[in-house]
Amino acid sequence: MNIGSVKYSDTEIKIKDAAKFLFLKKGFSATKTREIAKESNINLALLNYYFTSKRKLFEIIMLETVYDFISKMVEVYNDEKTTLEEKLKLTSSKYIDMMIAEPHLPTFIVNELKNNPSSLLKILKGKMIMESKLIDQYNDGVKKGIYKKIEPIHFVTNILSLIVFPFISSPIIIKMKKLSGKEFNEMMNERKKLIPKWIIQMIKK
Amino acid sequence: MNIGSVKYSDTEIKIKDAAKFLFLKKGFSATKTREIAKESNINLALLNYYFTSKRKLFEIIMLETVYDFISKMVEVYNDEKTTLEEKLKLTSSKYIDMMIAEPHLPTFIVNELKNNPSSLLKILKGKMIMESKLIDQYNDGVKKGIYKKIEPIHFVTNILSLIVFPFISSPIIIKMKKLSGKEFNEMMNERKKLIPKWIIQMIKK
DNA sequence: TTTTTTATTAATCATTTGTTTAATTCATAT
DNA sequence: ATATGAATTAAACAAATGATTAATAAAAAA
Repeated sequence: MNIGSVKYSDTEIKIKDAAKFLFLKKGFSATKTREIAKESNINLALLNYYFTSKRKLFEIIMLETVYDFISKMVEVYNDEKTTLEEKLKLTSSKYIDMMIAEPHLPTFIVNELKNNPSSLLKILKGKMIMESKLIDQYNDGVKKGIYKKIEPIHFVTNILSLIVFPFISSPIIIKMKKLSGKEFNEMMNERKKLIPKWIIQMIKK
Repeated sequence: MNIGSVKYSDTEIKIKDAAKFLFLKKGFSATKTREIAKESNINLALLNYYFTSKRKLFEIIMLETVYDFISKMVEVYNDEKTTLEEKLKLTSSKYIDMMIAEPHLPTFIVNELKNNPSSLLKILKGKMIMESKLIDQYNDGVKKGIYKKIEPIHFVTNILSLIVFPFISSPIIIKMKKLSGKEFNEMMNERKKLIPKWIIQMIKK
């Protein structure tokens, strides 16, 4: 959660929680400092007292949020004990749960990374995903003739696409199929099992 | 382009073009009326003179943009003359070209639909995609035992995911693989051929 | 040409918004 | 109990921002 284990007081946590809630839902510009103050039941001046500025507060929250999001992937992808197929299942399952709990998360992340891609540098060391155990396992499969050879970046992109995009485009899916929010979540839960199968079919010879 | 063939004067077009450019890049809240005026070389007051308010101007642009985006899909999906496989190729190709030309498009659309999903109702009749020729063709394939039976909504979602998500997450992909903008576009061009193959593999028995 | 309508401009208004100040309360240490 | 520093508050500030006004210029109609 905290990058570098910073200790926050109760008031700071209240502010951060409210700010995260609003930033995720509405983005940076549409979120007003007075809203954050109201949502967290603190005096407006405390925001600047503790966090200097709206922008600084936003950056802290964005960094933590993106870090959480990426870490989850890196952990699974680098697990020495699991097979490629298990990694796919774990990733689908973890991320879908995460996004059912926080539906605004993926949109927030892609938005703010587009506005501020350099903040990724602090987190995404580059190596961690493209040189992960998962990629090793995929390359092994190619050598053994089990898997088709495609660029690993396509492989990774496809996994993320099938997992994340449905949440980003939920209003479209909900309208197309006339779903309720609950039915949408059920559909996403179905995908936990389906996505690993689809990915395997895509790469299997 | 224009829904309902509204005629716009030169000045109106200048304002709309500048506004679209900025709204796509920065979203509604982060775009300021004075910026739009400057970008389009018009007097600030003309914005309200022609479009009443920033919100109204935004809504016109959003509607047109979303309409363009959806129409392209609906057209291809309902073409009586093409096979399922051809439809996949055409969709990939058209959308990837579209998004290479306007990289901010998909993020803009998913964002603003999340904030204002009801505006979709005016455009997405619901039927047009889920009851398209493409879905008929898929269902036929299932009957004939060529394709696996999965919920058509998953089928449609997967197509859109593989095509659109890479553009939405371009900063992540670019960082992971240390790509230039040009190399990213090349990667996307590769996907025009790959995505239809992947989709077929996903559904083929 | 003259009149009338339309288009454009600079200036201004009224809020909103991020931030700061100065005063006050609270907690802790002496 | 008193002094000191931290936490909290109400009020205010300055800049930004969406929108309007009133005057002028340009175009169209008479």
